[in-house]
Order: sequence, then C-alpha cells, then structure tokens
Amino acid sequence: MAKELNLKTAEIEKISHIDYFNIAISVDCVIFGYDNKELKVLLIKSDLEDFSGLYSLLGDLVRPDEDLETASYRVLIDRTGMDDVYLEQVHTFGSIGRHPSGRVITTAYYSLIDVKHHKMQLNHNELHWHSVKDIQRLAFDHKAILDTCLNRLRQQVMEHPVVFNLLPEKFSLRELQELYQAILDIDLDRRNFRKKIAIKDWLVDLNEMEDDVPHRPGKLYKLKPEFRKKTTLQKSSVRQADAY
Amino acid sequence: MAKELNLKTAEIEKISHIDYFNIAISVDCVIFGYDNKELKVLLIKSDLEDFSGLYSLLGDLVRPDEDLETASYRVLIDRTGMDDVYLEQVHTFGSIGRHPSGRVITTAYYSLIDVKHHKMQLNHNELHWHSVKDIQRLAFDHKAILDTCLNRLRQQVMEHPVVFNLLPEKFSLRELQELYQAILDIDLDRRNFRKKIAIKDWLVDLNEMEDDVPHRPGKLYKLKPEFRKKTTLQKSSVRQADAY
DNA sequence: TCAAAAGTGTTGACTTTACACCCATGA
DNA sequence: TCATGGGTGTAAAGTCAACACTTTTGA
Repeated sequence: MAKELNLKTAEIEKISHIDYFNIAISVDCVIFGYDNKELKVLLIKSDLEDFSGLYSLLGDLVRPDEDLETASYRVLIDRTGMDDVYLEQVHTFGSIGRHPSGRVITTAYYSLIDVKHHKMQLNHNELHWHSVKDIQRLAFDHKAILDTCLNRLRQQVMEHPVVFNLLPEKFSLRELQELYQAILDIDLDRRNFRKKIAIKDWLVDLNEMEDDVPHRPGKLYKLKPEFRKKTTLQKSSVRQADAY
Repeated sequence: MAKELNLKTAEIEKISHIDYFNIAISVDCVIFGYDNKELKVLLIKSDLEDFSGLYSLLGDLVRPDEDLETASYRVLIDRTGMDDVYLEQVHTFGSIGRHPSGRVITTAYYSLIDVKHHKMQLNHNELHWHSVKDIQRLAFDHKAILDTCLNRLRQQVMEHPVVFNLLPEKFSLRELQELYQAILDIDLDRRNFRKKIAIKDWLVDLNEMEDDVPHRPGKLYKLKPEFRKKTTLQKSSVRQADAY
C-alpha cells in the first residue's frame, strides 16, 4: 500500500504536474468592523445560483505571482479602499465539496478595520456591514470560516493589542470596554477592566476629552505607537513563524 | 484601480480557470515524537539539488479528490504505518519563492505519535528522528514551518490533553513531566506539576507500577478515554470551526 | 435638578510559586 | 548502605472577582 502512494515532496519536479493543477486556491477575508456597539463583518450578496439570497465573505482566487497575504491584502484594498490594515491568517479550508463549481481550497484571514476611517469606502452596492451576532447562514462554508475567525479574534484580544485597529485613533476607555464586550459577547466590570488595561501599558493619555457625549466626557487615549501592528506583508514567511 | 482587480468569488465559475491552475498545493507534516527525554521530529533527506545535504519535512501534493486532512493523513500512514494519529492544522505557507521548482502553497500540520508504537515503522532509509533542539536548517522554508508548529504545540500543551499521543498507553508521572519539560524546554517543579495534572483530572490510576526502572517504581496512569482525540478526519470542515 | 457616565480602592477567594523531608526500590 | 526518584503539604505572593460612592457634565 505504501508503495503506490509513496510520492516525496522532493520528487515534485520529476513528476508530471498535470494532475495536480486541478485545484484552485483562494483567500477569504473576514473583515471585522465595529459600529454602534456591535461587531460587524463585511459581506457581499452571493450571485451563485446555489446560494441565492445568501451572503458570502470577500475573497478571490490567488494569482500565480502573488503571495497569499498579498492576495488577501488585494481583496481588502479593492473592497474597502483601506491600505494599512491588520491582517492575520487563521485556517485553510480544503474540503472537496466546499465549492460548487470545482475544487477550491481557501485560506481564511481575518482583518480589523475602522469603519469610520476616511479612506474607507465600499466599492459595490451589494457590500454591507452585518452584525456578527445576527448571522445564521452564509454561502459556501463561510459560516464556519466566520466562526473560526471570530474564535481566533476572541483568543487574541486579551493577550494582544489588536482591537485598536477597530477604533478611530482617539478613543475613551468606555468605547474600548464596549468594544471588548461586543467582541467577547460578555459584560465586563468597569473598574476591573480599567485596571487590566492600565497594567498592560498599551495606551497614551492624550490629555484630551470627549466632546460629543451627552454626559460627563471621558479622557481620550491612543495606542502607543510601538504596539501598532498591521499586516505582515512586508516580511517573509519566516515572520509568520515568529508570530507566535 | 479597483476595477481590473475586481474579481468576485462568486464569479469563479464564469471565468476561464486556466491561469489560476498554475499553483500546486501540498501538505507538510511536522511529525513529533518523544524519545530519550527529547522531543523529536521525523525528517527525510532532501533529494533536491538546491537543498543537498539538508533535511526536509514529510509532505506531498494534495490530490484533486482528497481533503487536506486526508492528504496529511495519507503522508502519515505512508511514512510511519500509523493509522490512528493526532493531527492538527497549523498554518499555510504560500510565499511565491518558497519552492524552487514552481509555485507550491503548502498547508502545515503537526502530528504527535508514539515512536515506540508497535505499528510504527519508517518506510525509507533516509527517514530519521531528529532532536528538535538540534535542528538549525532545513530545506525549503521547513525550518519556519517547524518553528511555527512547535510554538503551536507549546501553546496547546498546558490547556489540552494532547501530549499523551507521544507516550505509550501506560506512563508514570515522571515520564509525563519529563515530556512536558522536553516540549517546553523548561524545568518544572515536581510537586506543583503533579498538583496541576491532578486538577485537570485527565488521568486514570491503573494501580500498576513501573517495573523496568532502577529505583523505586512509580505508579502507572493512562489518559481517560474521553480525552483521546486523534484526527479530525471523520468530520467535515465545520468541525474545524469548533476546534477553537 | 436630573440622568448618565467618569473615575476610583478594598476585600476575600483563588491560583501560583517556592520549598524539604521521608520512603521504597534496585544495585 | 547507597543512589535514585516516589510521594506528599504548607505558607507567602500574586492574581482575579465582586462590589458602591462621589464627581462632572449636558439637557
């Protein structure tokens, strides 16, 4: 049994490739945003007949001359106009039957963007922000992809300063706490939350105040620049190894 | 700019696929073992000229009619003879230049096997166990893949009962502690370690003793069957979403 | 003056770490 | 009888969770 299956990586160059190039590879981006105290995700109406009425994530086939990350980054730029974006690979979904038109393996990324950013503009009328909590079904296996990415995001948020990519540059601690609550779908104690954030030492006090609230304004903060970490695009795959 | 790049997932079926099938997809398996108080990984000598003298991970191209997991599982069975194996996807490496013979995107899995298992047999004379600590360079980007997988394993180990896949069915607490120490590359306090393991309630006391040690024998334990979790093969990609 | 949120500390419960002695076995 | 590891508990430090009152502002 082992014999006929025994095909070494090192022999790739020696075999006929033909049979192996019947698989397409795509990227799908779970683009998270935050608005109105809710975690959102950017979806587009599927125009595949198999999924009529359903929404899907944003993705595209990977071109032979671009990295996976370049491809996801391209999708992001195309769809949102944003070009300095947090992007993280999560998982690759490769079931045989996952795409009705043929064999397509997809690598899922999630990204975090500020929906109010001045560069932000949706390029398609069927492109909309949806509340993550309300999503029941999506086209393809995109619901599973969304769930996987949401779980990964939840893992990250208390350990790493990533959620700031969802906020405008200046924000109050209340806004930050509401964001955490939206992502984790739990309530947090205000005093404990503030203590925890203070200990991390991620923030700079801007000595400015909110000015658009109908109650006592809070102080404004921003993320310390050294914690800003957007895409890993500029670096090689070795960088990916360091990411943990 | 957005126009010419604007290729929707949903349009895959409408375009000519030709250009997109110039990418091959492979899996690479970081097969961890444990022997002689050291964490090992199974490597094969590369027979690509570009990497002469270097070792590489075990991998293979994915066939158009098999899932990613099926492909890794096939590599595992072919190379080790083992057919009930812990397997977990870690990351997909897709840099343009990562493979000298062409564009190959690879999804990395790590797996944990008992090197002393009776079914275990290496099918190739250039296939050997290497101490993870001693590995400096590997062919392709395999060192980065190994590092990424090792980091993932280290993350998993204290939270989830996975390391038992590296041990024979019966083991002593000393063996278990030595294994954790080998994986994490740190020393652990014996009393604290035993307390921590006791709290997790993963183990069954077999009421048996070690009988091959030159000192006072320790009790033998096994993992409670409900924590045995090998491959996710039998389930669909939805399962992958649950994995977090 | 009311409503809303800002801002702020302490206590008790729990978790984590550091640490040492006697015991059982085989050589 | 010696060497090796088995087996066990406690105290101190640190972390986490629960909880309430006064202040500031805008309406």
